[in-house]
Amino acid sequence: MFRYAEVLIDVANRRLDQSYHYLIPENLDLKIGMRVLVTLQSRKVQGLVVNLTNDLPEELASVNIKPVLERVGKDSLVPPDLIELAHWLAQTTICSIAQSLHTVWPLFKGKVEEWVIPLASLKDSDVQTLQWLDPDAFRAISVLNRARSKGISLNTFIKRADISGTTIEKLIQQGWAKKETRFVSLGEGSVKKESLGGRPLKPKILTGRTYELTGEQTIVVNSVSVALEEGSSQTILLHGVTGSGKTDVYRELIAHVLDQGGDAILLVPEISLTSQVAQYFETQFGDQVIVLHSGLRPREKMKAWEDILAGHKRIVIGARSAVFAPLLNLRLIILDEEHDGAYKQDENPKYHARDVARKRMEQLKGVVLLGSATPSLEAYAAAQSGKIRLLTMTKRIGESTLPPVEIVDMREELIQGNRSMFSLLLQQKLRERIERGEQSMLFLNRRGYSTFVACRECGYVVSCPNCDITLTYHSQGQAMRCHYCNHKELPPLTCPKCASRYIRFFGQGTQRVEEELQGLLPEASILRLDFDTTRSGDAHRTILESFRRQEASILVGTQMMAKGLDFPNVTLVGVIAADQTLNMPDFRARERTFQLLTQVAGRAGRSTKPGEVVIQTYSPSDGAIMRAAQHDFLGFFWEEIRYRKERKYPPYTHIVRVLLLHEKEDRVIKGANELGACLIQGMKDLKYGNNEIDILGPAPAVLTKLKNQWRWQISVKGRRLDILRAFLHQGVQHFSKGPASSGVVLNIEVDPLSS
DNA sequence: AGCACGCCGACT
DNA sequence: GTCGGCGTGCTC
Repeated sequence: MFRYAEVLIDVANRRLDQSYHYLIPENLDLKIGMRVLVTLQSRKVQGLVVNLTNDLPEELASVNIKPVLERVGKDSLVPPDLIELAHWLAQTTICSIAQSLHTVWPLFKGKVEEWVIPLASLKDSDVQTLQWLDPDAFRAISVLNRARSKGISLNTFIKRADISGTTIEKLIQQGWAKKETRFVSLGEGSVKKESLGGRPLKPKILTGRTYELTGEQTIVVNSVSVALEEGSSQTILLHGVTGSGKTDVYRELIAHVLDQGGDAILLVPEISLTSQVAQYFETQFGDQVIVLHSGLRPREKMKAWEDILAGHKRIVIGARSAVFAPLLNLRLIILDEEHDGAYKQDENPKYHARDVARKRMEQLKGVVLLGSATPSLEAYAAAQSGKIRLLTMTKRIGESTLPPVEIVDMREELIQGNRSMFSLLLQQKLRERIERGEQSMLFLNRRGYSTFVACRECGYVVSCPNCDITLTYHSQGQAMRCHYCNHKELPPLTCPKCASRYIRFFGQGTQRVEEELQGLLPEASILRLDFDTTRSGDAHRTILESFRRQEASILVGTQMMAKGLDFPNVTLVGVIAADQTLNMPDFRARERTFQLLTQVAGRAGRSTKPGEVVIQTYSPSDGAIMRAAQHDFLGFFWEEIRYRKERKYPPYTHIVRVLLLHEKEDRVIKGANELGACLIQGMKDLKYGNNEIDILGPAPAVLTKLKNQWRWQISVKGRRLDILRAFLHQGVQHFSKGPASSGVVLNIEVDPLSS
């Protein structure tokens, strides 16, 4: 029996990120990993027991140590490796331990609530005799009486009886009821104890079909299998061209892991991809497969977690957050489309699923397999330098080959007098497909109808009142919308600035592509796949299924169309404007363009019919576009990596970005300048002076104003992440003590994907 | 984060 | 005279 419990506090503040000591009451048998309710100053908060001791550290000798109040939640214990993972996550992403715990262990959930408990129990007939009370008190007592001895939460009480807080105080004074603070645990106690830690399932692999692997696939499967059997932690990059059969490799490896008594996670970049992937794997492995992602309802998520903890599920398929799945004997984590930016969470903790996967497999001595046709520069450079292993698959399965790609120079089209958004070549090829009864996909990385609405007379551009961004016109609803805060307004009839009537819509979005295409090819049936058409429930799936059934000949869409789709009858893929991603103000713009073009092109000619790709661009000689057209990943990699090295960008350096936020522009600017000064001072203090740290900024963020907050940023760049973190930490501390910091919110991100 | 303590303005 | 504004400081 231990005297003290060390507890992590569920308060999202990094200044409270330490364990606090509490006395263990005699009747409480605490274990590491349990959730408890403790007192923090005058309030009650949730905590997690992370250690048990008999002695106090010296510095706490004069502190009044309070007792643990009670245990909360009857769910299973948080295993030590996941507690360690939570610490690691908080440290590497610079977030509070509380936020990190909620991410790593979603069952760590609940809130402190005020409850009202009736003291007198009355029969309904007794209540009727109280009609003479004032109406509020009468309603209150009726409701309270119905709640019986278990009581009612203060908020529900107020709502249900339609009373005010003072009425409740009166009731309490008169001895009708008492107040109590309770901790309400969400997802309480439905994991059956006896099933915990059990292994009821024998590995079951549905056989019935045997698969023939290609030579390349066999080599990959064998190499990874050997790595799995070695029992040492490893990361392997699988570079396989689109259509080379990576899914078959995943299936074989998962079967292998299951055979050895292990469990596996397969991650895909987006929630919308999980169901079709899961469907396939369910045909192979039956009900041992479970889908896990942030889009599940809380109930479903809890159930999924409980099934996994009980050992009923052995294969988790999901998006980013599924990397935390608490499989009992996790041996393999696969990240499909490893390069995809969706693997990075854009809210706290801003983790990258790839990093979490590597950390987990380091802890559990398992294998991380990164699969992609266009690996991230980070991953491929790591493979080149021998830090991780590289396996390649260069051939498409079966008869199909990579489609020939034609680049169309849109400047030439304009000179030829073609002012439409479709080049003559693309128009002609689209017509051919329709005649032959084949399908086409058209890709444009911007939704909406037009990108901006402007006055031709004075150049005024309509922008969002809350964000520093132009509004996009949507033909549905005929309104302009902000793609960041969803602000909506009608386009002006006359210019608000010069009153001219020459308001015009410029730029192009998927809606406009759809509309103009319909004008050009009246006989074609067109489907559109973007955020706007897939917003409601099942729309994403229904659109894709309809296209698969060949109910439409052309599918127009944004990048959600680029991922993992396999339509045998698609023989033409058109990219309307490759420049759109290329010209983003970001050092990763070229990498993203290459990846996107390759992925999009990979949608063509995936079965027996040969495919073709047309890329329209105003920069036809750009390396990223040309290499993508030639299916030349290596050429692109060596070109791009040289540029990154010269300019000291990742993967040669790490970047930590500080975003400063405030309602008032001058306050942010002042803050940003002050933080900049603190950092420069830190450099001069020489402790970090010789470590090649660059300070970038202060500068307005790419979106200077978002949701009514002004945003400035400072980034620091350097080879060693630990030194960068320490350097920044010191600078921020210094800054926080000064007056310019008050009210300014800091948002720190390690290795941001966009700068 | 959230809550107590503390020190100065406009009210019964 | 007091009620209450939110700056500052602490949490086992």
